[in-house]
Amino acid sequence: MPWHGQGAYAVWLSEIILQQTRFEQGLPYYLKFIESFPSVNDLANAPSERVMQLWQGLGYYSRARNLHKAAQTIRDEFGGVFPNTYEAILSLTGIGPYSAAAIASFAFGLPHAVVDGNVYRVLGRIYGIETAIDSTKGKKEFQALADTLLDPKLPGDFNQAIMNFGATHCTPQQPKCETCPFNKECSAYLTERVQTLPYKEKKIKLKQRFLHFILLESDSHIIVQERRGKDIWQGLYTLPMLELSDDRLALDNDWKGFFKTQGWTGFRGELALIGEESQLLSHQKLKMRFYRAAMPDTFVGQYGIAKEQAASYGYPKTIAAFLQKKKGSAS
DNA sequence: TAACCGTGGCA
DNA sequence: TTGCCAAGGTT
Repeated sequence: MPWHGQGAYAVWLSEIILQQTRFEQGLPYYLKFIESFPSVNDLANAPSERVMQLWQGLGYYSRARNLHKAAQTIRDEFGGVFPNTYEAILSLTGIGPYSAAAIASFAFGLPHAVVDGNVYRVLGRIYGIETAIDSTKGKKEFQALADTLLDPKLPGDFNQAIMNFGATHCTPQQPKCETCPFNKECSAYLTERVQTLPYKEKKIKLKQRFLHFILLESDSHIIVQERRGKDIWQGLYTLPMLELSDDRLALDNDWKGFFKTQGWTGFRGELALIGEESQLLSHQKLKMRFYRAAMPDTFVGQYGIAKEQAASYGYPKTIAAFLQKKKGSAS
């Protein structure tokens, strides 16, 4: 790394730039900054417009503002010398526990263990830790474990090594367990929990959708529609579907508008709610309601297909179950 | 504690 | 193409 052995200022700069940022993406920015501001005082004395301009395109712009502010704090309160204790480093704006430990260990050889996303993953898997990493309890537990494991003689090397291992070997997806030096003792590997560890408390936010299906049928015919486009169930068939943005019943007016979009005219029948189902998909929570109406005679030839033919199509699980149940109750 | 902050690589 | 998510920290 170009900041290796270049002092605390260079290490700090690199850590802030690389927060939540890939090395390849951050590297050009580090080079620009270290060239434009060779010392912390150069950075502190620079106009904020210049700092923001150099940061442009890197994202998370509060990092640049905090960086500039911290440089001025170092100039004004630390005599222009980068602080050399963990607590003092941590007190600077924009520096949290991770960055403070990284700078303390890399620049000053202080025994503070870093805990970043890589460390959570490596330790969580090897030790089989189920505690959620986004909980207060989990953060304490992982920090304590990392502090215990840290080699106090070579804290910088230890920290760099564990992060590197996480980034290149114990990766989030498709980790190289077959060639992993820990695969004889890794709890997650031995118990097939590699995919589920480390565990996060916050569940993926499921998008809630409200889908309404209408069973338009005569004795012999029914209307089904193929799913097209990028949405769920592509290529499968469903009953004609109306989606609403909130949790309420579809009213006559909703269906009227829907029929219009379908180009269906002449419908006069009564609509009745005949069923409700919920289904959980990987990223969607579906609330499905089923309605029924008699198919107008004019629809049969135009839009309907024979029920025998409809039986040969593929349907989403819940739709198929509904149709099966309906068929059973009718006969 | 939870929401928010930006961008680019990748499956 | 869309959504995940990557060397976190602040409010």
